Amino acid sequence: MSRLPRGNQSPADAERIRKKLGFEPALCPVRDVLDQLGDKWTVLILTTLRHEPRRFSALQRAVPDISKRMLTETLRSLERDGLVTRAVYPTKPPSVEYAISALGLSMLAPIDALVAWADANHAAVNRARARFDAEAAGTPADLVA
Amino acid sequence: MSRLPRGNQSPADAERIRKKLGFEPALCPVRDVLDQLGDKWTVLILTTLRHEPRRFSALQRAVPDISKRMLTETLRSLERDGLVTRAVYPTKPPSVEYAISALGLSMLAPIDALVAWADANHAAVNRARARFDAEAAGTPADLVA
DNA sequence: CCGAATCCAACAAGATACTG
DNA sequence: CAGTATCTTGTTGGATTCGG
Repeated sequence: MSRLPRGNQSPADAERIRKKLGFEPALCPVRDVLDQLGDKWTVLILTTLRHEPRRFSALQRAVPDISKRMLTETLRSLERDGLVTRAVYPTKPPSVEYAISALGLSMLAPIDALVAWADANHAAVNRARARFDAEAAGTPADLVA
Repeated sequence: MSRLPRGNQSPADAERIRKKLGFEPALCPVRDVLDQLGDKWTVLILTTLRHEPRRFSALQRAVPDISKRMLTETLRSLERDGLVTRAVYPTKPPSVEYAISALGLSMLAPIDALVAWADANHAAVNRARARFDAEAAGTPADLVA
């Protein structure tokens, strides 16, 4: 994602804030990993690799709606971060196997918690959305319940 | 985010997959909440509201580098999903107070787990990245260690 | 003080076609 | 099989300006 945004503050403000926090907010390592999760495919790939390694095309079949381009890109990013390992077997038609690393496996624990929350609460979220949208549309407060 | 991507499969493939899974993959509710976390500011706002409600400008001061536009937009989205509540006090200069809801609070638990993981492992991720980048640049395998 | 509205640059990501 | 390369689009989000 974007690097070094400054919001709508003056450079002087930014300087003061940097002094106070001890680091540039935009470079926060926590934001960094959170960004990865927003990458739309990382979680899906990681969970797919949880139990067994997979070849490139096996992954593509497993994920349904990913394009070859995004699959390659996501895998590269995961490999770069040490969450996934890549092994090339120079067989006749060459095959490449991707596997989750120990680090990736450890990341799956908190991810699972999040997925569990999503699974348990998406109905509540959808209800809240329906209420909000109805009110915005003009429905005073009834007809929704 | 985008709705209804189809990857690089034929419509027939998509149809077959939909039948097999029982739902359109792109509409998966879990993907939906994961997308929210990728929104770059949602987690930050949510954690800022964890202990006490805040006014709009207090939030802007608390987050450092968010723009007014993104703060408004993120808060609207969180309110819509029922994670945050919005209360308007029609005082002389009107003040608006944002507070985290019970649902939002419950979501903070898995988020905390993820943040803890990030905090504990970002050093390892950075090492992996350095190794990967060095190898890609041409450094055979040494000089990194 | 709390936004809404508009404009615009940067980027993410899909479609398509080609390679070893 | 496992990618690359190129093109194009939609979305994100900062800057700026205006309003109640």
